Amino acid sequence: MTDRPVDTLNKVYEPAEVERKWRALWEEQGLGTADAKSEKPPFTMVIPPPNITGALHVGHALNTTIQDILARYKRMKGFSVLWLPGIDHAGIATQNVVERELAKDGIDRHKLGREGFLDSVWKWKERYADTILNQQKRMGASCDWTRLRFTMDSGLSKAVREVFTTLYAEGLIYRGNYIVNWCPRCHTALSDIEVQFEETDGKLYYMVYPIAGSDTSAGGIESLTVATTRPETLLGDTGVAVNPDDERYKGLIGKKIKLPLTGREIPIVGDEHVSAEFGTGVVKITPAHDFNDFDVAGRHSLESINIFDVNAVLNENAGKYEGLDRYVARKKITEDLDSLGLLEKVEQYKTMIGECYRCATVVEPRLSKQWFVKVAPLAAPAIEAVEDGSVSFVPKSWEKTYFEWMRNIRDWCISRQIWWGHRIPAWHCGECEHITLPDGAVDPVLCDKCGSDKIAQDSDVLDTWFSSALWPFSTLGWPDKTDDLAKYYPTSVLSTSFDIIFFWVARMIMMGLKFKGQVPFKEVYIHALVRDAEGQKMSKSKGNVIDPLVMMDEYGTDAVRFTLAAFAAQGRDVKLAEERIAGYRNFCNKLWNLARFALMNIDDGSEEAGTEADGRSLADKWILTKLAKCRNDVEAHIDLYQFDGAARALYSFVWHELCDWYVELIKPDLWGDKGEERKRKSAGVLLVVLRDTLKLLHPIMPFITEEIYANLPVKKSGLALHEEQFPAEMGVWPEEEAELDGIMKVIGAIRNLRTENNVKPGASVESTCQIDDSGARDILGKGAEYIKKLARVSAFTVVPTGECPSDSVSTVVSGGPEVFVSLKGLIDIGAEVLRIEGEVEKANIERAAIEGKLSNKSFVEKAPAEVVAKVRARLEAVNSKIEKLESGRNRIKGIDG
RNA sequence: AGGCGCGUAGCUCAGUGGGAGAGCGCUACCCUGACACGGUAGAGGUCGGCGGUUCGAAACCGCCCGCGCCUACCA
Repeated sequence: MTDRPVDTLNKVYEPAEVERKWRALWEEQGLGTADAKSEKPPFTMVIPPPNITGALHVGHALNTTIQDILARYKRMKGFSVLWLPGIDHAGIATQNVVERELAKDGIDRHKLGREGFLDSVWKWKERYADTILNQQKRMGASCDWTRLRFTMDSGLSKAVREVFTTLYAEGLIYRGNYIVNWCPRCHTALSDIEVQFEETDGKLYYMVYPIAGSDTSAGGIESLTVATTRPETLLGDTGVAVNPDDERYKGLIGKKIKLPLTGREIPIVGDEHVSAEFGTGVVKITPAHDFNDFDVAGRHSLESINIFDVNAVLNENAGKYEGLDRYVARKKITEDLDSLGLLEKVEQYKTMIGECYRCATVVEPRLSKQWFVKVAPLAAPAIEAVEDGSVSFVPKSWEKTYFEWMRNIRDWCISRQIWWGHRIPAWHCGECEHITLPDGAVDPVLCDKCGSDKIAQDSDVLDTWFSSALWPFSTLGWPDKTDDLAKYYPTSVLSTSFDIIFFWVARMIMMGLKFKGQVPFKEVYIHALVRDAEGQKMSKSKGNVIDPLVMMDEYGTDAVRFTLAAFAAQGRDVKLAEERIAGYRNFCNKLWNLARFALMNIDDGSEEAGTEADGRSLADKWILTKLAKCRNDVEAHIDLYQFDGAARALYSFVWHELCDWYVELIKPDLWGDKGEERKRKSAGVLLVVLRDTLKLLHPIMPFITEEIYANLPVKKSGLALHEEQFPAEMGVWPEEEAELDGIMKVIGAIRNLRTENNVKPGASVESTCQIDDSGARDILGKGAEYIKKLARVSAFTVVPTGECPSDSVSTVVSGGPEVFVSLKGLIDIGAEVLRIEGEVEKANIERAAIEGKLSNKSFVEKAPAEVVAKVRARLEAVNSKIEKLESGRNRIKGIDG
């Protein structure tokens, strides 16, 4: 026998060193490296690229775990797996971070200039972008790190330019003067979905707008009262609107308002958009600073007056209010109106206020020249792809959310007034204003139209999500025709969080269909929601925000991964409890000690002994059956993305079947009590079961399983466990399984009688089972050794129902034997009578329920015959149980008296 | 305002038409030759409420209550 590492395995599993070792080995062995020339069928995932500013939070940890489970599982299932990692340049977020860094040294980006600032950002990126990648590696992520991509890579930038120029040529990208969401702090436009709405306590101001001209011409009405939440925008009003059917104001349409504080005259128009029921039924129209008003103005050819500068400070169009911040102006203007007697009243009002999703500054709707993608023509096929099942969401309910958004989609504002990002590949002519686009990689130098060389590239950059939308194919080399693209596109599944279905998932589907003619992924797995560590969603007041890195230090990565998998039930929030991580740390330790135990009892011949079909014991067949079931459970659950189910199946198999029962059952075998052959066989089955269990566990807990597997004397097909195949379906022995399940119930019954009667754990007792069914007696006979060992029984007999053994306490296994334990004068009669009566009470409750069912004629008639038969059998069992319990009680009372 | 989801043991959560489950915590006893990050045996729930469908509902349907999230241009 060769040296076994038994003695070197610690009593307690210590993850830190093991994890370090295997991370290095995986890297060395190129575990994640995909081979586009492989004959195996492809399985592809692209990682949702985290921001370069990011640090691993629980959400990342969950998604990394899920994807790594899939990657490892599919590799073991014989797929050529590509799991492509990467990071996202995160335009606004990164620019903000670097600006803040520079500000610490008193540097403003404008001082550095565009080039200089971008240099700083790139330096920052080189320094910090690895942070989150290393954290993902720390989790054991088996990505193909040789294919790491960054959204600002030259290849991906090429893809961006290709897509932009194509869409522009087709008229699907256009530039125009429209109202957009503007962040006065980031100084850039935002798309609609980059604005988050918060319910805020605001006020509704009722302002009096005098009508221009004589009283009579206005039919006696001298003024209109408008209700607004934003009085300061009065300065930009260019009209007042009423509902054309509103009898009160109908006659005023076409008249003019003399706008207070400005003296400007603005028209009264009729527009369906105005509801007669709300407020006063009169709406002020500020086309440059309100989305609705912009639309109304379009319908009535009202002019637009922009009253804010980029900081949302009033500009020269605001007259004497110029230079005031919007909120200061609000106060001042209401005061001024009040002093003129034109502020009718102010009401408390709850309103939804839009905030920048990057910095939470209240956004300012603002008229400006921006680039847009015309989305509707791209959305139509993307909707269809989900309708016809080319792409399916898991859980399916998210498809509804997707449709809802896609069917009401508005054009996508893609230009950002920042510096960090893909600069818009469009050149403006200083002479004729024509826009020239590049042909290929070379920047244009002359205007397409007038030939002028006075052309300059647009100063804006593209929305970060524009490049993210191309991620599934740009990362594979598109627009070039590459082997990777041929082999691995479309990808198999995208695992992500619901909150970026609009930002990302929908746009990838649109772009994938448009430029590859194929969906970018066949399935979208929307994982359970983990509340953000930074907080607005997770309850930081409770202090239950958990840092996965700290947890990995404390409990080991496998424990964290297993916990996340076990929590990953579909369609529910994840609230991580640290105690549960500790619980799964214990599970790792249990597995570790199971391995130690096995290693103490096996030798080089064990694997062969465990594989031989002959001479297996009842316990062997039982555990092999449970293993086969566990294997099927794991497979079925992972295939359906039910990681919690897979984790549960493994946990209960390893702990409650393998450790609690099988190991205990075979100990006498391993001690040699039943001869060498029996010892050899049991050790063999133990090894084989452990070996396969490690394979089943590996996708979820890669580190500990590799470590144990490396120590097992089994035939290996490669360098390590991750190269093994996922176990194939296995044979089962349902009869033996049921037999041992029955024997285990008897063991439980004896143990219960012992405990309840305060028998010392070390003491042996005598026990008898009575049952009339001879088949059942045979089975119990076969289990005698097990019963003796696990219930500490010295003499065990099985007989037909008959006279009760003297000085015994008893209980009944439902549908099974009456179990007696002899106590020889040690019975605490009072306590035992109470215990039995408790059991009888429970049984009576059950009997009442069953009898209720059977006395219901409809049940007997309408329920399936097998259900009725089953219930009848249960009644019989419970009746006999009660009868036996009662006679047991009487007998004990008899001992007393 | 619509949409979605949740409400099951003290806590965190599975279960989804025919005998209420797991982990942690709790109680009692045990350092039994893999493991005290352990073992054995227990206690603990009218499955949010009310109606309906059904022979039968924790599960399916409706309404209500409570909580959460997403979407929305009523100023």
